Amino acid sequence: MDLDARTMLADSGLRITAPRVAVIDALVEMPHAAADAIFAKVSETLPRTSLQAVYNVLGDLATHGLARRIEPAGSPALYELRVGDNHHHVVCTHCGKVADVDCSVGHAPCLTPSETHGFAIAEAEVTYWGVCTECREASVATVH
Amino acid sequence: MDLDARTMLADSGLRITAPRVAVIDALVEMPHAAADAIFAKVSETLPRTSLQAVYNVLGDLATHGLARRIEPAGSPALYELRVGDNHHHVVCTHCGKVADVDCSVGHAPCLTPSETHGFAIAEAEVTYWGVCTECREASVATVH
DNA sequence: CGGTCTCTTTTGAATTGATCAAATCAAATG
DNA sequence: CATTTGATTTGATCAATTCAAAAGAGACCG
Repeated sequence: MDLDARTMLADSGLRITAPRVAVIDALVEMPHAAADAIFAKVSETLPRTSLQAVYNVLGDLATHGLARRIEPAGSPALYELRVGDNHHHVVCTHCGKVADVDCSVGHAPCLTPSETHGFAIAEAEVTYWGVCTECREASVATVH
Repeated sequence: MDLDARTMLADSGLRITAPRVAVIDALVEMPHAAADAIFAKVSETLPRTSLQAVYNVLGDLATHGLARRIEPAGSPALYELRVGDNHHHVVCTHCGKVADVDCSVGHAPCLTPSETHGFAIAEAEVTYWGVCTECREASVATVH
């Protein structure tokens, strides 16, 4: 996958516009960002961009398979450019930070449920919940 | 776990009130329900109950470990009474219906990520996405 | 190179899901 | 039965997101 915004857009038949390029660039810097964080980042370089445009762009990117939208419980939707490889996420229960977790191929069978209740399963989404290094160190420092 | 509302509440040191009993009873009938669905059901038997009370009760139940809150992407929060066993869920991408999926114990290791990025993992949450029987049959009927 | 068409962005409002806060009310204890 | 503490109601507020119409700008064509 190419990370050049213009190439990505062109390859998907999307018009190359300043807001779209800026949103993609923001996602390169912030790999798991919510719409308002992206809006803030985009506003730095493109102050006339509306929040609405950011929502539009993110929706378009997701629709065209250029971005993936994840919605961890208790968090606004997050977007990432890493698509097409069924990877998962670790979310910090303290600060909400998200990191990628590769799908261990050898273990794929584990993600097939035993009893499917008649559902035709298309994919399994795994979210790991834990505490990130920074938050763990911070809480240790507080306790002692 | 006892499914008698009064016993559940008493065992958790919560006051036994009509709204609480009604919400628990609604959850027994609708094992994966959103706040407004529960509100509708509760309203049938206890019309003077406010939506706010339903939110309060659900929050209390969750806080005291009597209910579990799940938030599938694209869905409002759902509540279930089945707690304490780390089970997962299948969600229908068409109608949103949710069913339980037992955590296959023998496969537990699969849910340990290879690279944790320094996170102290506390739990893994798995959501299966697929199409339920009814929706699959409905779409087949439409196509032909 | 400029016109045209279509898509994109802006602007502004509306919606949904959920939470906050104060006043009223009711369950449990003695 | 009175008291106290906790629950519910009422009404406002918020955050995240979407909808819709008008204005604007890419991209292709002649």
